[in-house]
Amino acid sequence: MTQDFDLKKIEEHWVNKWRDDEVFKAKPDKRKKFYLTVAYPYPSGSMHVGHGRTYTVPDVIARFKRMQGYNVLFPMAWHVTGSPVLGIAERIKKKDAKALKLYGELYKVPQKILDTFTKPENIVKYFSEEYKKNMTLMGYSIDWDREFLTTTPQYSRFIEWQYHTLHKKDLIRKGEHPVRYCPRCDNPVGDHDLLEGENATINEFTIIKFMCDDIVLPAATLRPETIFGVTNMWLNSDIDYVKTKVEDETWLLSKEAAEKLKNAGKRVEVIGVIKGKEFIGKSCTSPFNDTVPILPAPFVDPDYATGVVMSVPAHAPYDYIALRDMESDIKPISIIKTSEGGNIPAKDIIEDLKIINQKDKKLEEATETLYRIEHAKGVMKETIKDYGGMLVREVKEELTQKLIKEGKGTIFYEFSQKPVVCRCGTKCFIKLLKDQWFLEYSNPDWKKKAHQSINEMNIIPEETKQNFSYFIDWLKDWACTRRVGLGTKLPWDEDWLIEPLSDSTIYMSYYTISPQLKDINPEKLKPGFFDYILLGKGNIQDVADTCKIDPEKLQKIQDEFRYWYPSEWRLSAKDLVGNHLTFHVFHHTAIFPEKYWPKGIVVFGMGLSEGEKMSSSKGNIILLSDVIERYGSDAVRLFLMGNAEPWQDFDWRETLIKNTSKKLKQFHNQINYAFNLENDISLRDIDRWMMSRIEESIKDTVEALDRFQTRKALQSAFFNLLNDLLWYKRRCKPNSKITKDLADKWVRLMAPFTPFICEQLWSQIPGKNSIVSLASYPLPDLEKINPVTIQKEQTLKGILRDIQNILDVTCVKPNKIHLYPAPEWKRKLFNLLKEGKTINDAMKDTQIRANGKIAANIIKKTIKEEIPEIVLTLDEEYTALSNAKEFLKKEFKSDIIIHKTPGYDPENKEKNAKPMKPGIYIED
RNA sequence: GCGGGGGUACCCUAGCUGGCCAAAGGGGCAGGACUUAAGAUCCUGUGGUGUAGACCUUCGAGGGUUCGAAUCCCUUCCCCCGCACCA
Repeated sequence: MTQDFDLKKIEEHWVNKWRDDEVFKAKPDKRKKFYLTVAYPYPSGSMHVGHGRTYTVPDVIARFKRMQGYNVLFPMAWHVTGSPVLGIAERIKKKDAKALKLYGELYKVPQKILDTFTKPENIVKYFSEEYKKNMTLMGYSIDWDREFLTTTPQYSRFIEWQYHTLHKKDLIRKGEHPVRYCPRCDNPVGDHDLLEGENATINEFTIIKFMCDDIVLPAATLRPETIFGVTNMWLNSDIDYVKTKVEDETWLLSKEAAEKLKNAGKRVEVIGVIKGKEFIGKSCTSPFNDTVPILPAPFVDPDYATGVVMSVPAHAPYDYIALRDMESDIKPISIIKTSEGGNIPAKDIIEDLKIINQKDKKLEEATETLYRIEHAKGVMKETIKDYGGMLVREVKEELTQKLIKEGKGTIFYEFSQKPVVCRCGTKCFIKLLKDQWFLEYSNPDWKKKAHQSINEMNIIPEETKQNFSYFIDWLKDWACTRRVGLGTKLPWDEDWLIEPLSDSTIYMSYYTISPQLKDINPEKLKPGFFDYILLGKGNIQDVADTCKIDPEKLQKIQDEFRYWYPSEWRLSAKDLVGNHLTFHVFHHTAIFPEKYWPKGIVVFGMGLSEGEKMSSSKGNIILLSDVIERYGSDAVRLFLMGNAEPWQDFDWRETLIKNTSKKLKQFHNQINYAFNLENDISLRDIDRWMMSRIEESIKDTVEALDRFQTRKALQSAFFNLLNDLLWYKRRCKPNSKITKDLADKWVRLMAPFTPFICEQLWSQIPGKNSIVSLASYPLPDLEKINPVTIQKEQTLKGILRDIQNILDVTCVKPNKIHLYPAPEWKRKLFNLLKEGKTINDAMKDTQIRANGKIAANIIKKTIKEEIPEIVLTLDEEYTALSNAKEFLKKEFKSDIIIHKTPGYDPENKEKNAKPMKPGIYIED
């Protein structure tokens, strides 16, 4: 056994060894299988410690299960479909300073390679290699034979098959859909493509058509139900409006609005300019035949919705105060009641907030609050025709539908915040994409199956189940195609690409067959192939004929799928619960029979750095490659697994990780010590205690790992055992039989967490010729857990604390320490109390009755729950103390006198004694 | 707003099917042992008081249930995450 501790060399050696011996290759065999997958990375940047955690957790579990004798499949692939890299390439091409800084400095891409990043393919290629390198360095036990890119032709065939299947089941339909759109890039833009306005959402306004002679005044509102309380119309008298032909009608619109309507896909033609002024004093008629005057309103923003606003002073604070400021005699018409009371809600809230005039900033708050209350709790007043008594929420929905149906209204999309600016610097607008394909997640039958799947599934942490349930109900139809990006073409409509979240729903099944497909010409992978392999449909010979694939090979592929599927666990970060993971459930229920539905999901927390969220904009990203270099993979793994449970957010702290390195070295030293020790001590109580603790730790570790509790597992597998060993060494001259047993088990116990150092240590234990990654994981030997021994040791620790406490308070230097273990009757009393016996019951015992007064006192002070499981007998406690006499002597540098029967006791300390808490008298 | 998760000592966190909880573990800090010294390692302490192993006050705030609450109930304040067509 060598003492060297060259982590770099050790890690390099074992990475090579594992690879050369093909240790992690997963092939079907007679063993029970265990399949876990984790979301494949989108390699558009360098791997940071957050990713490190995400992929270390499944590796620890994979290693644990493998050592338990399971045939483990842990695969990895690269998600390269989508559009973000296109944007990145574009920015690099334009020498965008931010992008260059991010990739050059933060992600440390060498300049030479950075220069090639003008092509998106080069970006994903570089970073997927980067990821793979780091994953290998981290010691992940991945079967790399199954690796693929989502642009791999065979994979595309698989996606096509999936979409064919869904299409056939009528779960995909055509529709239209509003998106943020950049006119210059000619593309929809996502959050990360934005320079400004990331938080802007798309609001759905209802346009209500008021008629003024033959011109439509399209009033845009978020609250169509207030149409019944409209008292007047607002037009900005200071601006020019445009007379516009919209489809077959003539509308009055602000210039901006006309443009937006055109973008939204309406046929729009401007035919003239009209000043707002010209309409002032006229009146117009609502779809419900109410005629109201048109009033001037300089506050109407032409760039907000249509520039035409209906006024509902009873429910809109802006309208109320505008009318008041102009001293109009128009009376508000209240149409909604809430429990809050008040007749004119807008007036009430204005008075509550002490709003003085239209300029007041608090108006916004007032509007929002009132909107919220009325939307949540409002009911239409009984006097309203057709809608009286209905909830505002419902009326809104129904009324809009009705107006649209009757041609008296339409929908208008507007950003909730402005401006919204694309990374290229261009102002975005909302475009209505037509002919878009949707996955019909709104389908009630589909939702039902998804719910069923979730209900039957193991989900960690358990609370997330509710989350899933919520998302399943909340999910509407999902636009599953894009015009641009990398990806698979929609097979029946090749102008569209399948969107990246939609092509990643059942790919876990692809891993099971991926290596087999590598040498098959993708042309041959017709839908019938996947039907046969994954669904067992069709006749093998027919499939072999149409696809021109050897039937034997087909059978082998199908067997392999059937061996591995379904996955025991799917792991992913919590921000994907609402989309990816839920899609994953949806698609499995649609495509596969129930026996192939996923069996479990684990949801991860996020990564922080020194207490702050890691983000490229903050620049506080900790690269995995950097910390591997600095501390070594084992230390990084140990830290990531021990800092928090997987579903909690973890915090990367430099001071803590430094300490982890120390701990690792300590582990190394202790193991060395433990199995190099040689002596011939026969088994003592203290050895049995150490043995018990080893087995307890194993038990706790296995239980925790079965629940993905890596932190808890490490608590027992590492910290508890370490502390116990230290205590053992302090307490006695360790028994080498025990320490060797400990070393042997401890190394295996820790192997899933810190595989490199464990391999190294394992290889140095005489007689171990296999590698620890394939050794058996310790099973707890419950027989060896001896509760009495544990209780004895706990008693001793208690005494140690008590003596220390007394010494601290009294500041005496002990010369003699007397210990008085409690007499047998007190133990009897404890046992009776533990059984729930009353005072009367206890007093039936003659011994106890003889000490009635003290006994009653003890009964009063002692609560059943405080009594430990095991109450030592006087003999047991006396032996324990006697055995520890030399130890106590050494600890306190004092004589120790143990009184089994009453003897020298000048301060009558004996009476204080309780079972496992002897009386103590200290002489100086 | 809706949905989910949280607020525990100097810091991070465990506990939260009520009583062995002044509250595990880790970090930091302080003291001690070892050492020529430093480092490493080990031990002790780390809410307050106390010349005897105790007592008092604490688990965001307020109230309640109970013989007893960090744990259960109500109210309230604060923090984090998601709310979409994007990975």
